[in-house]
Amino acid sequence: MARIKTDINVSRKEVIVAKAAILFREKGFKAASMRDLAESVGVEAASLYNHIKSKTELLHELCFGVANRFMQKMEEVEQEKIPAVGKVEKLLRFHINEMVHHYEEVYVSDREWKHLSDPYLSNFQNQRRIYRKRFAAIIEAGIRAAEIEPIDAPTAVLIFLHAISGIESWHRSKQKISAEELENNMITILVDGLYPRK
Amino acid sequence: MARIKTDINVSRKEVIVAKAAILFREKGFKAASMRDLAESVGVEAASLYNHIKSKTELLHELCFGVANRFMQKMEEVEQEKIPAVGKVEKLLRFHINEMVHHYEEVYVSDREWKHLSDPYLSNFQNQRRIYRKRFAAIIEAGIRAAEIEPIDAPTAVLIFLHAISGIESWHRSKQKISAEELENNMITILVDGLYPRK
DNA sequence: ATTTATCGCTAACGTATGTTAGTTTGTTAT
DNA sequence: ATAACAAACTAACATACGTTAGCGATAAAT
Repeated sequence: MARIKTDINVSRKEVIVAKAAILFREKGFKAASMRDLAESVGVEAASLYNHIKSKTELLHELCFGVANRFMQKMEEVEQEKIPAVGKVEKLLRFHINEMVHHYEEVYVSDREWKHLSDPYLSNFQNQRRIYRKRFAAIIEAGIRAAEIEPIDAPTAVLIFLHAISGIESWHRSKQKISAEELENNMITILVDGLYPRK
Repeated sequence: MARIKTDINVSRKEVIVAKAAILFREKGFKAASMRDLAESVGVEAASLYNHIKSKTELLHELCFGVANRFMQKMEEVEQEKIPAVGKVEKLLRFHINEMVHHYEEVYVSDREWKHLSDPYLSNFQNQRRIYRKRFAAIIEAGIRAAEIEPIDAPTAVLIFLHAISGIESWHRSKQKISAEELENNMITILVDGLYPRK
């Protein structure tokens, strides 16, 4: 009988969640079936329910896993005593790294959260809104301190976050530049526009 | 008996496609059912098939409608005799305007094209790849002419296109700045990073 | 007014999906 | 060796979906 292989300290549920991330990214949450997932795990569909409560639970797990990591980083960066541009750069580098190294989860969390259902949905949307507000606050502080060109902070945040989600295309592209090159290029393009001109 | 209302010069099919765009954006292609669509059109699900061949045809219609508009604009801009930065700015403004004024279609085309099936899928992916190549070529020409800071052009394109798709968040946000403000803010942030420093 | 084509309706089919129930197999602890 | 538990299996259910067939109603053309 086929058993889900687990390394030590990795629960079977975690294996399933990880495979779900890959599948949800490939096909989208709705289009990915539990039978697909079962196959990719190497087991029958019904067997999955020995480890998880529902398909939606997998999405919760993924979305809030990612959201929590980002919130924690925000907390950390806010408390550093460095100029605003430095904080922005740290956050951006974190985003880029997450997108490069935890591609599947971050991507799914970003594009499929709509399929969460209340109360998780509202909860997630809230966290997202708050995160962006705090990001914008950092930029606004930088503007007040004349470290940053006067721009509309919410618009800047929106640009940054979505620009980074473009790393999806990088993952798919054939002739990839290296991850470090990518990171530095992105930082150059995004951050250099922030400094005051002249 | 309920009839689909049409203004003059607007076919019933076009009405359906337009409603489909709204629905596909809200729920995603897979999650939006033909019965949902029928309701939003004010008719029974089966009746839709007097005007369309399949659900997927609606997606074709939307994706290639958008893709063609972008390709045409690219053609137009390429042939202008202006500096590269000007071309980039024109393309970006076009993108922004499309995203602001034809939100639903552009959004759906951008996020749901994965659900196209061959040969449409490959076709669409090709067009997309080519579009980006040509965009990158404009930037590279600008770099060679020393009009643009030396950056990785494909990365820049990727950032631009995804940054603009962030207008989605603007549409959803409560306290919107005006469309013109948004456009100018985005151009400032994105284009000003392009000019050579010092 | 009568014909013709267009459009919408009801009913239904076949398939795919998430999930449950009940059972069997394999692993772990006594 | 055996009891107890975990994890897999088979079978099935209820539902939702895209789509087709066939018929009635409405509008357009003669």
